[in-house]
Amino acid sequence: MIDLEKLRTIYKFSKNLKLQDIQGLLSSAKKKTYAADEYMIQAGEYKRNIYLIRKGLIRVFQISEKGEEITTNLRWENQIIADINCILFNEGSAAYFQALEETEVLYLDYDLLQKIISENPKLEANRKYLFQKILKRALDRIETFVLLNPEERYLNFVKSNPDIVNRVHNKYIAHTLGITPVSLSRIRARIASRKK
Amino acid sequence: MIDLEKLRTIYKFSKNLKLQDIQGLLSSAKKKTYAADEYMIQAGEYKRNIYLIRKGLIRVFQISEKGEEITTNLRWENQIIADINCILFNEGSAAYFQALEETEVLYLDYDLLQKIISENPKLEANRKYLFQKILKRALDRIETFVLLNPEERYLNFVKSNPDIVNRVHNKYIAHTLGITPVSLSRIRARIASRKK
DNA sequence: GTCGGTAATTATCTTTTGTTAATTCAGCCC
DNA sequence: GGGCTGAATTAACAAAAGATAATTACCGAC
Repeated sequence: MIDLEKLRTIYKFSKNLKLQDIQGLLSSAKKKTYAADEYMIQAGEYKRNIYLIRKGLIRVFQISEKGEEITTNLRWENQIIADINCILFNEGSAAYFQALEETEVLYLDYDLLQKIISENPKLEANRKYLFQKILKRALDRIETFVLLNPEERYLNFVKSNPDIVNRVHNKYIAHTLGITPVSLSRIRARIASRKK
Repeated sequence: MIDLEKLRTIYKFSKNLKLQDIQGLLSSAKKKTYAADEYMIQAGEYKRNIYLIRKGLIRVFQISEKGEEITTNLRWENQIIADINCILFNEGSAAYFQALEETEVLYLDYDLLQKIISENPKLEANRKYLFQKILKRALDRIETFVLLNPEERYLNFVKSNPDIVNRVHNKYIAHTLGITPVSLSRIRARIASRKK
């Protein structure tokens, strides 16, 4: 029997695919749920999975030289998350991946995924499409660092992700913007005082 | 007769390819040379080419709201350069691509390239490989903005690209690091004074 | 509802950056 | 070589950010 939840999730992440195309994915994808605060991947681990987030929110962080947790990324529902270091370069994870809320994912081993994709050209087109989206997002993020100052980056973040701002602690958002939580707090105060 | 220059260049950008694999590329790739200060792409233009830089250096910049040229990228020999906006999203270029030195490139129309690749699985593997390298570089650059302060970013840049530092104006480097030229000058002075 | 722990804000101070302008430096053309 | 042009440095000041600590706000457990 077909797992409808899996089917729906895979459809969400695909484009122009028919049921017959995703049979292979459907049978190989596994479901998993992380409790709040639970770790998906720990630094040093070797998890070559691609995760499709169905629900919830993951933060990616590294430990700085001073022993501080620096959040580098936040990902949530309808986004893909994976440890690029591990998948593309066979290295242990450089970061921790932690669920901040109860988080449901569908995941696939990368190598198995590659094998399934290689057997179906329509999946190949889809892989390309997803890869392009990922690259585009990365390039856009680089531009925010080059072209915008901290306040503008925050406003840009709020505008692009209005639903996320109230879902995660500001200190996590601050670090992804390349600033300290204290500084973000001041920026917010500045913006608020300007509005009235 | 085979153009040996083209052949060498394509080999440099490939991995595990044999002569027979790159015949298609060889016949479609075009050579072009830009004089110093000449533009490869102007904002608004629509150039769907992939450029392989054989020699020289290109800077990518945008015009800020204040009318200032902000350099977002520098690329040089043995690197690929392309206008992602245009290629992946059919939009006009958001940036200017300017040669800072006499620059020789090999270029291919993206759609033609796709067609050639689709006819040879070994090229497909190569495309994947290049795409991964491009993504990796983008992700690494994001990390420098999140994890490093301006001074550390500059030191990291010098360490990673020692040969480039003396080849382009500091003001261009400064902007790619997300800081002003004046600030970079101070950072350099600080580093120098610390050394003695 | 109280307690305890953590996040967020605020305060204070230091350091750094942005901005603007003046000065020095370097390359290039004639 | 002298002069021109733009880059780099330096200066001076204002604004912002980092660091640290104190205070306040919030939330979950009991």
